[in-house]
Amino acid sequence: MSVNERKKQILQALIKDYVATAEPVGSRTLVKKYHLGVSPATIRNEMSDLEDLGYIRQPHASAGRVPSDKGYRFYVDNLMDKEQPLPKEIGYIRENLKNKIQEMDALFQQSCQLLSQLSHYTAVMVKPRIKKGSLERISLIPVGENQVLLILVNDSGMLFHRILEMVVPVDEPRLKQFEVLLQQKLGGLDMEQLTRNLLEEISLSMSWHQSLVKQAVDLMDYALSQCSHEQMLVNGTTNMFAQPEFKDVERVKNIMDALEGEGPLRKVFINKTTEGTQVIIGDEIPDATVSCCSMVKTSYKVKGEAAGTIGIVGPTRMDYSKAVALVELISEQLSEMLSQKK
Amino acid sequence: MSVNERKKQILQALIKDYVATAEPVGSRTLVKKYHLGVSPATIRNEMSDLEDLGYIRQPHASAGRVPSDKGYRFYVDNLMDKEQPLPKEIGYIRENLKNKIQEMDALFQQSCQLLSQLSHYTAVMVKPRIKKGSLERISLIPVGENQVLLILVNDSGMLFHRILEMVVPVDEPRLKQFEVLLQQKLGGLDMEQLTRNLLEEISLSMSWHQSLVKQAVDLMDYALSQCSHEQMLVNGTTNMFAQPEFKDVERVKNIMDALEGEGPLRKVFINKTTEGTQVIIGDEIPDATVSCCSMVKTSYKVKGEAAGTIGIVGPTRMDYSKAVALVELISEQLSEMLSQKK
DNA sequence: TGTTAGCACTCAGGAAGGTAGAGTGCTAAC
DNA sequence: GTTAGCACTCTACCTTCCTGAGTGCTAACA
Repeated sequence: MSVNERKKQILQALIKDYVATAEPVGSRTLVKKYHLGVSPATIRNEMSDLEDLGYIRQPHASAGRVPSDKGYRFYVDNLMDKEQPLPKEIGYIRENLKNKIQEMDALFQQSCQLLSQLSHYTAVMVKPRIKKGSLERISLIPVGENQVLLILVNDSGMLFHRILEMVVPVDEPRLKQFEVLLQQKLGGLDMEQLTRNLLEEISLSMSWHQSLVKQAVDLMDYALSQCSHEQMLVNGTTNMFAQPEFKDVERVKNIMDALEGEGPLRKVFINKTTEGTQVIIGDEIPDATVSCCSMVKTSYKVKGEAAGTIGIVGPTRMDYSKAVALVELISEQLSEMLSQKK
Repeated sequence: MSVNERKKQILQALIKDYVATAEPVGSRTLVKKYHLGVSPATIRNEMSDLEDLGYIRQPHASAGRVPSDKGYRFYVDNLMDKEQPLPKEIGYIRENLKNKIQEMDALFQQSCQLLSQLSHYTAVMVKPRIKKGSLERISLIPVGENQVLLILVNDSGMLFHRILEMVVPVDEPRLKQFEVLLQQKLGGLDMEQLTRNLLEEISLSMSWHQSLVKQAVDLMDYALSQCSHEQMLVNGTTNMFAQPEFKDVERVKNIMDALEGEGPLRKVFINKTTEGTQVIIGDEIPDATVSCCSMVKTSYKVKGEAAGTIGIVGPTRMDYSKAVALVELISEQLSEMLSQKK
């Protein structure tokens, strides 16, 4: 049984209707709304075939049909009209990102917020990893009595900082001396190469008290391990509640939990994105606790190179066409702004 | 009609039962479970009085009684046994905060997380405002080509930082010069006094190109306005879903919205806390969209002075005794750690 | 061979009615 | 002031019935 043109047309119409109404779609409805030029009976025959093929299913015997995950997949891969101009959105996005260009972090936050606002789904953003690229600058700044602010900057201008607590006060000249030493030895190195061994080697040449050196190395090591963690922003979680499939509190809870901490949804976003935009539908998400849930993600770039990920989480009954268009649009705009800066 | 000892006993028992079961409590249940020494009929008479007084109410004619907001208020003010030792929790908290003492920000995050974990409600934490106290140190660090990292530290070691974007590159010596100048002129001043006027005055003595000076002042001004915004952490929102009164999605949405952005719940936390722990019950929260919702908050201290707020949001049917004990416990532990540091 | 009208069948969801159980308020007796 | 007893009320739950939507099948048609 082949998926002929009419079957495609029917599947497309069915998905369009179901996305809009969230109600199972019957043969009569399809004929009436979408001018298919044949009778409901014919549609029924075709729908029966589509069901055998696994693209749609019946919630119960006397109901209409709803798309299956496989149906959405077919739609996204073969039927979806990719292009959508979104001219109003472009202006709005540019306007709202331009405000924030003074401030890197606000730019990420704003991108994420815009995406959730415009899509009415939940937006997720993985910030660029500092560990990529080489160490351009390392600074140690005394703060208060026992605290030192450590700042690492890589060659794309990404920045990592931590306030570290020293067991005993360290005077400023010494700190400066340490900073210069670190800058000399570490500057220009690939961030991934900054290991404990290297730090210990350097610390040997220090004139400080031994215990202090040891702590400094410990702290640096700790800071370096910290900066390899991805930071993630999530925005618009309450948008979930507007979706009828998430009237069930348990389901929302599962998704929200999966977005927190070490949750599985988080992992999907953090995993290296393959080139281009990815759509992950329903059970394609490798986690049993989240259901009825799809994701659209893409990577944004700094100077042409993938820096981080941005995307949305919504119900499988998602307007994929619009979702993809929006995610790509915001990713492009963000990439442009980020690349302008340098 | 006075609230005699027996009425108090009954109200206390009723609240205890309702908090545990979330079901309206009848007279027979009270007698059976709480050994009140009188018959259900007597309890009924007393309950009728309590209802007239507004402390309890009936959801419908043939149901038991539930506490009203006024009832909870009376309970919190007069009946609640304040003391709870929580020895297990103390150890757990200390252990988990100690890990994070190296890192200010992690300490706040961890406090908030511990509070939501242990209370099973939603925890909220307002970070200390840097604007309190005087400016101890100001640093300008070049980052990438056109970016400058601005760091302000106040005399309690609180830190504020922003990456600022310059329209044209600024060379390091100039930046250093500007930094020294700012440190000289501004160091030791009360943070609240740092106004645009002051900045402009200082900038007059700068040897830079005029437009660059103007931008520097703009950026500083912007940064200063930013650092007067309170930062707030929210943790454990999904704990809401476990409460039967929040089976209604709409209600959870309202609360979560009220905790975001400029939401009214946020405002309650940010408002200056009066001395000690505050319990805000149901309609005492000045916002109509959140219902069935109470808050417990207190301030934590740095060197004896109130620095920020920490607390929880939960249903009015909250275990107030435990909530207050936990909030105070964590606030104390956090205060201790923060004060140790300096 | 593909399409269609007609028809019997199925099932969810809502309305109506009936029952059990929990809990009250009232009254009269202690 | 306290209590037992009783009539009353109301919700929650179950059952039954009905309607409407939608299907699958069959036979006729082009």
